[in-house]
This record gives sequence, C-alpha cells and structure tokens, in this order.
Amino acid sequence: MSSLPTSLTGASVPGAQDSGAATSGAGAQPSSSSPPTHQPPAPAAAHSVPSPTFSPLYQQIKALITRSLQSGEWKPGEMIPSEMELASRYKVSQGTVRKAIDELAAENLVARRQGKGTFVTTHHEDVVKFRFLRLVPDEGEPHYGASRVLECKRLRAPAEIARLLDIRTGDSVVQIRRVLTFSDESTVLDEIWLLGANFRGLTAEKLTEWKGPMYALFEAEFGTRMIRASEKIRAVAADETAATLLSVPVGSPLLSVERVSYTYGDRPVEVRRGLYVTTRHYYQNDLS
Amino acid sequence: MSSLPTSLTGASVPGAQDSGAATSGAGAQPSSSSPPTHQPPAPAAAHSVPSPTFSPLYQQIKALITRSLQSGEWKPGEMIPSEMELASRYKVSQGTVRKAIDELAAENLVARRQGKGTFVTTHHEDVVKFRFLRLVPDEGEPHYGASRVLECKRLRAPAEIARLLDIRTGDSVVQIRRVLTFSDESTVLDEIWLLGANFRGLTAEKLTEWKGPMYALFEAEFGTRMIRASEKIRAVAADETAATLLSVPVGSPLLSVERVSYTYGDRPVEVRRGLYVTTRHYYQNDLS
DNA sequence: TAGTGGTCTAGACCACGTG
DNA sequence: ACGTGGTCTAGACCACTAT
Repeated sequence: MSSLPTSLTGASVPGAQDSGAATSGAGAQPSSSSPPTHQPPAPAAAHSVPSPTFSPLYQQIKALITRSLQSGEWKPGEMIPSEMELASRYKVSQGTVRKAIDELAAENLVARRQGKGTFVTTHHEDVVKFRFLRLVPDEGEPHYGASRVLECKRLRAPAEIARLLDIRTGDSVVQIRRVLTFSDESTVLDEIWLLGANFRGLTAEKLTEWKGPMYALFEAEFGTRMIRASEKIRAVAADETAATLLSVPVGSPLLSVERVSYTYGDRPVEVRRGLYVTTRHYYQNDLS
Repeated sequence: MSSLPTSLTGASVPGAQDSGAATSGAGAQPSSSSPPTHQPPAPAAAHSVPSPTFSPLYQQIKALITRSLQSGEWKPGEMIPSEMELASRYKVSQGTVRKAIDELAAENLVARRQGKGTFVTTHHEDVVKFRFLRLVPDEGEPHYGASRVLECKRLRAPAEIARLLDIRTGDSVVQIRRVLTFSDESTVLDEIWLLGANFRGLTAEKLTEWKGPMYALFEAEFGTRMIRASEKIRAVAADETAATLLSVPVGSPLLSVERVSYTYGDRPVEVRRGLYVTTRHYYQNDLS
C-alpha cells in the first residue's frame, strides 16, 4: 500500500498495515510555512479508496493506551505519561492524545487532575468505590460496611454460571459467600463466582484480613480490575437460608441483584448474586 | 471594566459584564499574520486578577444554547443551527461551539448526526424512551406495554410530595394512577404527581387517547421535557390494593421505584412511585 | 519557575448524507 | 456539488500544583 508512512505510524501504531489504519492518518498537514521537515512525499495517495473499516487516529491511540493499562505498564494509582510525552511517543499531535484520553476518562479508566497529571483509577478511591456499591442508607452518609466471609472454595462452574462467565461448564471457579453488615444490621447476602484462572490463591483468610472494598483486593493482589458491570434487579421473597443469615422473617421482600462484572476487553470475570434488605437502605440509580 | 470588548461579547454573551466572563475570553489571538482586523487594543489587561469564578467560554456558549432549547427556539426533533452558524452568531470559533455541543450531546439534550446536523432529542425516539423505561422482559425484546389510566385528578400536594417537587404543601398538583400491561400481564402500577402549574388541562381522556410514551405527550402538549431522573429502589410486599390491581397475592414481593424527574435547570417536575412485578421482567442497570 | 492539564483559535482535510 | 459533523494539527495562553 502506498500510504504516507513514517510520520504517524512509526511507533508501532496497531493495524497500521491492515485495512483499518491506512487511510486514517490522512489528517492535516499544515498548509504552508511551518517547519522544514515532515512534508508528505506524495499527496497523490489521498484519493485511495476510503477503506470500509475506518478507524480514527485517536481511537488507535486510545487502544494503545488501553493496552498499556491492561499490561500493567502503568498501575492503578500511578500517573501515566503527560500528553506531550504520549504525543511524541506515538508521533501524533497533543490534541489527538487529548481526545483519546478524554474518552478513557469518560469511561473512568483514568482520571485527570489539572496541574498534576493523568492517573490510573483505582478501587481504593471513594469515587470509584461507590460506582459499584449503590446501596444508600435512609439516614446518614453512604459508607462501607463490615464483611463476614461465610465460605470461599474452589469448585467447578455450574452450567448457568459458566454461560455468564463465557467459560465451559465444569471449568474452575471460586465461590465466595459473605454477609455485609451496616451499623450492626445484616443487610447484604452475596454469593460470588470468580474466574478460577484469575484468582489462584484466593482464600477466606485473605478476604477476612483485607480491610476495604473487595474489588481493591482483586486489583491489588490478583491484577484483575473491574471496569464495568451489568445488573438485573428483581424483588424476591426470602427463603430460609437468606432469612436466617439476614435476620428477617421467611418470605420478607428482598432486592435481588444479579451482577456480571467485566474487565478489559469486556471479558466477564465475576458473577455476583446479592440479596439486599431494603428497609433502612435503598438502591440509588440515576437516569440520564 | 477595561476588558477586550467587542470581539467576543458582542452577541450578548451572558454575564459578559459580571465577574465571571470578563477574564475568560483571554484565549488565543493568532500570533501574527492573520486578517487585518481584530487585533486586541491593549494586551496590558491580560494581567487582571483571575476572577474567582472562572467560567470557560464554551460553558457560556453551552448555557446560551441550553437557554434557546428551553425557550423553544429549537423544538424537540428539530435541527439546531450548524456549528458554523452558531460560531458566527456568538462570535467564537467553531471549535468552541463544538465543545459546548459535545457536552450537550453527552447529556442527551441534543444528538449529532454526521452529514445531517445536530438535532434536539425527543421522547419519541426509541433510544430516549428506553433510557427511562428500564424494565426488560426475560424473554423477547423490550417494548412498550399498554397503559390503563385509573385516575387523573387535580389536588393539593401532600407534604412529602411538595418537598420532593420543591413546592409548598397544598400547592396544586396533578395525580395520575395507571397500570401498565405487557403481553396481557399487569406488570406496573404507577402513581404519578406532576407540577400543577406545568400541566393545566391534562385529563384522563388525553392520557387514554395518547398512544406512546407519556413523556412524549408531556413534551409535545405541555412543553415540559424530562431531562434526567433519580430513582430509589426497594423491595416491598404487595398491599391489598396493589395485589388486586396487579393480580398477585397479597404480600408478594414487588419492586418499588420512587422516581423524581427533572427538566431544564434541574427543576423537579414529577414524582413517580412505581410497583413492578418482577417475575417475568427485571430492572436493567449498567454500572460504568 | 517549571510542568501539567484546560481553553481557544484557525485552518485543512475526511466521511457522510442529500440533492 | 454542497453542507454537515468528524478528525487532525499547530500554536498560543490560562489555571492549577509542586518545587
């Protein structure tokens, strides 16, 4: 392909060879004046067919940055290189890097702090924590309750869990059961399944010793970061087990929350079934 | 005040006189070359104190556009002027208008369509409809059920409704009660309170005759557009009334959804209390 | 004082939709 | 062919934070 090569794709822009990227770099070359270097050799190539799978430059940059996040080149809580640095690394303008980071910030993968830099988000921050804990007390501030682990064992995935985790029935998974307590009231009964491959060495002890959000542990100890989740919510009646563990009468209405959590690349890594007592708490949701 | 006047604030940029805007227009003047006009008279003013309430230009433009949306200058479904037109109207660059519209699009007030223009969103579109209807059937596609209006009357706001609507107890409100039916199953019992001042002339007949989402009626007939909403969700037991209307046993678990909806300027205009039967449907929510 | 992200501009070209 | 939004660049200046 006769594309205008070196200027943009020098630093291993992905797919620079395949159909997607070839036509995308056609952007602006300064009209005249400007520095002596960098003049494209043959503007004739501009009329090449607009390849069917067009991907903007900033999307490619975004994918590159995401890959570095995923590989752990920049760890949660750390600062990523400045826009200028990234621009020169990828051989694009600062504005293009900015647009890529804008989207990553909108997806909460990174957070910008004016005057300081751009930082990889982490489940240790309050902001992130309450994105995944939507239970709010009727009175008082949202807070993290105490977790009592009932069980943590390895077993083979039942069919439905396997389907949700996109693995095969019988593949290894870790099952956790726990109760969350707020102000001395048992409020949440969770049953959690995790991808076995990602959580070798996870034990009840580790869970019990850990202070703070479970996702922070997963991120720090197992290198698995929850990026987004999808929930299905229903009202159900408490069965005997739930009633006992949550100290409510059998048949009491409980909020059932079935969550599937995803990490980079939209790969599911967790299924979580929660039963919430909603007499003194409610599930907060904003439609916008 | 000795601000650089005519160039930016000519077309009635709001607050151009007050503290906020004076310092904000300081942006870029082209280094040299460029057209003969427009050279700022006194670059000395650049060192004026950075006013405590700094508001970027694009935020001011965004406020202006929002005002035009609110006033009905551009109605739901219509196209707003092109970026170039708005840029020349407000005497700013296209890029600044673009950033303003970017935010409005992110808030779903407008939608961009490449090659066509930017359009005011409307509750007639599918995309918007399902932002406010989160109930999804276990089997089959999401769809809009049939609405049976039980009641629609004017009355004085009880204390709690008044508090949520930010009005005084006893102020006029419209109360609606209705049942939503999906596939011949009564699924949702709604009790709705609307700001009386905004909904004069709303009757049970109008509601019954209207085919389509209620919010589309409100938008088309009453000029009140729901922009965002906040919901508090719990599990409750069906009382006799709900049990009868929804054809479930007394005490059955139901999803209770208390919604407050807001229009422009974050003014609350609706309180809605819904009871959902979640045996064949679930409430869908995405955390990200 | 230096470095970072944030704002603003101006101009070029591209992809898309419609005549 | 034309107008729309979308991408990309280059350069200037501003606001914030740290040293």
